[in-house]
Amino acid sequence: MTVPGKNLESFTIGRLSRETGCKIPTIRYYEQIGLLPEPGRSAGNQRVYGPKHLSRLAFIRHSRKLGFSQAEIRQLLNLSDHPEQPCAEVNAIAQRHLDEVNRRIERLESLKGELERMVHACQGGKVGDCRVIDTLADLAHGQCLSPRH
Amino acid sequence: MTVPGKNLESFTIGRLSRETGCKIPTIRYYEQIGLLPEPGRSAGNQRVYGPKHLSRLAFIRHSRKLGFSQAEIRQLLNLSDHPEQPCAEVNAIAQRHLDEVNRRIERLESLKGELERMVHACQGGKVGDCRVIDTLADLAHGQCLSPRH
DNA sequence: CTACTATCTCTAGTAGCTATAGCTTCAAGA
DNA sequence: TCTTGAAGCTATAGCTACTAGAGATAGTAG
Repeated sequence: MTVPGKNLESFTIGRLSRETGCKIPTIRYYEQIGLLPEPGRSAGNQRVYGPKHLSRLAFIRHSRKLGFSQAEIRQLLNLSDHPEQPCAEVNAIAQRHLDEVNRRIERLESLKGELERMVHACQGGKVGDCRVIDTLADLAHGQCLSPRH
Repeated sequence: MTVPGKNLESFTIGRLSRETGCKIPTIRYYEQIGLLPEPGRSAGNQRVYGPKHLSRLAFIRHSRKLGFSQAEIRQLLNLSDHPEQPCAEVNAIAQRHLDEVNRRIERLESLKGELERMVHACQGGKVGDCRVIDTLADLAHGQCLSPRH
């Protein structure tokens, strides 16, 4: 039997923050946008969390660290709430994300190339002769990539 | 002699947009944040641009495509306005940016690794057994990288 | 009971734009 | 000259994913 009226595993937002490494305002923000369910409240109106909140927040944080967007995380959370369904969709989201990461890497590699050419071309004289400034000023040089990195 | 009262090379925001590939609201936005100087106005209050605006906007666009931030671009524009000064600072900005790009590539590569492991571990059953969901739910698995990509 | 810390709500700010509403101006054709 | 349609104007709000601050209240240790 557990102590009546008191949840064995319940804690404040501060402890949730410490355990997940997620800042307090961010936790409240996740609640606000509906990623985290609203927790119970103490008599004095303070949030009271349980283990389910902890694991859900952990899921969210890990997903964010892997670069999934809020929208993707919403889908993934939805799917993880329905363990009976086939996981093809989960995999599709992850695969799409992986593809996107690969595209970003490609873009950054080509960016890196252009930046290196630019930096190496500069001989360290006056700004007036600087190849970096020259290259940047060159509109026609614009077969470089889209602004998304 | 040029025609008095009429600039030989002056054009509207629409043409500036077409020539630089920069959208009209973006041009106005650059003006608002002080990256582009305020142009003259026609009798009917429409913006009138000249070649200097064109080259400055080209500079900005190219820099953005290379991933420089507004703050960096501001510095670069400042420097390019003073061609007598040594270009060490220009080079330093570019080099710092290149370093940052390299760091981003590293982070993305390691992200890619984790995503690939995750995707490959999934055998395509039910969500309940899905390794992708499992991996995401695992907080302790959190030696992965910072949320910045 | 008094400090002190933790938490509360609400608002506004960040970067780098993009979109919308409702208006005015300009250029070309009839 | 009139009309029509495209292009331009301002102002405001929205996007992502948070972060920071003000000012008030709650909880806790001594």
